[in-house]
Amino acid sequence: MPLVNAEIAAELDKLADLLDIEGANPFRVRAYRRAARVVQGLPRAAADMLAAGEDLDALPGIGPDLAGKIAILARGGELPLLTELERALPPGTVALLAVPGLGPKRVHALHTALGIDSPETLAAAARSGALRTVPGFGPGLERTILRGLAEGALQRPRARLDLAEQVATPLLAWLRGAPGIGQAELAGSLRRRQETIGDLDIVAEAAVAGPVMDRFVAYADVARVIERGPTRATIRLRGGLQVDLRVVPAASFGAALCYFTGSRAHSIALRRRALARGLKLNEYGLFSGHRRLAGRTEAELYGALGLTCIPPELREAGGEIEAAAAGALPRLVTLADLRGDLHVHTDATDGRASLAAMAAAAQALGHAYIAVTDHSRSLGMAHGLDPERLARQIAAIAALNATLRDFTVLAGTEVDILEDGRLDLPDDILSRLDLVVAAIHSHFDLPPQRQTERVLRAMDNRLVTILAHPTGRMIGRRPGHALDMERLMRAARERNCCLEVNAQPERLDLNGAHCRLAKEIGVKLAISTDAHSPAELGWLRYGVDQARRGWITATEVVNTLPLPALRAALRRG
DNA sequence: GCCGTTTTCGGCCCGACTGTTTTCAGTCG
Repeated sequence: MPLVNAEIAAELDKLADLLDIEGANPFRVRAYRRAARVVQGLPRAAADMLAAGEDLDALPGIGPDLAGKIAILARGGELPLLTELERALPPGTVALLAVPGLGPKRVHALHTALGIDSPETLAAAARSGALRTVPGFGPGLERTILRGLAEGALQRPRARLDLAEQVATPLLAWLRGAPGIGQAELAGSLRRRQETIGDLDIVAEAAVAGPVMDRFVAYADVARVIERGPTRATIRLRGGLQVDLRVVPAASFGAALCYFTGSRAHSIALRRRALARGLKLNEYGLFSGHRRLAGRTEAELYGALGLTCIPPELREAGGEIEAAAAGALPRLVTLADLRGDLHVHTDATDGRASLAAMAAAAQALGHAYIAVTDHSRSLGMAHGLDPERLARQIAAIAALNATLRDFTVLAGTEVDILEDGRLDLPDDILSRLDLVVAAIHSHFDLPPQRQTERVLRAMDNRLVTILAHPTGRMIGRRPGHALDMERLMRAARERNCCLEVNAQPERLDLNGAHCRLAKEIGVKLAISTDAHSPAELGWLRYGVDQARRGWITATEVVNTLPLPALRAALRRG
């Protein structure tokens, strides 16, 4: 079986872990990890790139050796190096790296001294006291390890962005009440708006760190204080999320915020850039010798490195530093650029509010329009509309529009794409709508070619204006359909059909990487909430996040257009 | 293992905190 990018990345990470435990050159280990991140971040399948004759060793951090190994993995082949390493180190040893307090050196020591090769044998050795017989292991580490295992360190899932945000917001508000605190901001992957979050990072500014640290560990939701130094502390909240706080003086706030926002690869690239100019960059600032050149704000820091300030969403070492150096960063789309929402449900199907209530809520948010796109008849569970009920809804929308000022409800549908690619409603009713959103809600497991051709056939219908949640993935619940996204996007561009960036926090579909591919191919996007209630209309910003992560500008998003221009843009045929 | 406005060889980001030490290695981010 050929491997997809995420699987190739996982194999490279495993190689890095095994090499690390074995005691290989740390820079060699880093090269494997870096390559894993690069492959994971590719907008297209490595196998497809190879098939198209592209050279993988042109990618940053990938040379001839790694390009060869990636090619073998992409074909589904076996790596002799991996086989050899796994003979010496059972796969269970890699899992041990996730135990708090254990890194490659200690895992190596435990394997050598006690033959520990799995979480189970580790737990047994810790309980029996055998651990303490290994040099460097004492009662403190024994306690850390047992507690880590008991707290489920080995199976801690990443938190969805919106859920992490719900936890982070009140915590940050609490912290801002600390005496002597200046600025305080969320950093880390949450600030970069990654779709899932491993832990929370907070950076705060204070002349005296103590009172801020005190207030942090006194937060009511703290389950345990994991670490507590003079300027840095780590807590675990009762929900399981880990939170790191770092307190720095005002002159260092920008540098610390930048450093703790990451990504790690971005931070390393910045430090290399500083080194190349004979400067030193750390979380306290940019230094020439002992003289601080910048650090108070991020903009100052980037400026001193010869860069325009890079938005957090782009800080993934995906070409943003080169673009900033050339003054060529895109002007990313913002929430304020959006004038409406093109995928909204009502209680005519599975929504929870009336047509009028959804329209009023959208107008209150400042939108100029929404498209009501209720489900079609084959979605029985959602009480989907047949042509007659849809015709009645079209009339109801016209009647409502007659009562509205400075706001328009567009008549649409989220029509089901049937197994063979036909649409669930006939053209004569679809042609009476302002727009047609098409989506897959069944037969998720067709083979890739059939699934792709199914969607292509649906887009062949000139009445389809937007393809909704194109991959169908649900974060943490199911992967996307097997689809050739590049082929799908090229087809969408040829047909002038838009792809949706579905802003439901559980979907985020397209995600950032796919948005970037869409930009490269030249497909227009629609950022929509798929709201089923008035409150869910507020999800739009999660879609904006993903578009920004994909380098998308306002001109590439149709619902930044005023209504007349939008109508023109959605006209096909 | 990768890479080049010091370099095709010799570098490769850097600091806080913990635990086990008696001056520091390992982990973590």
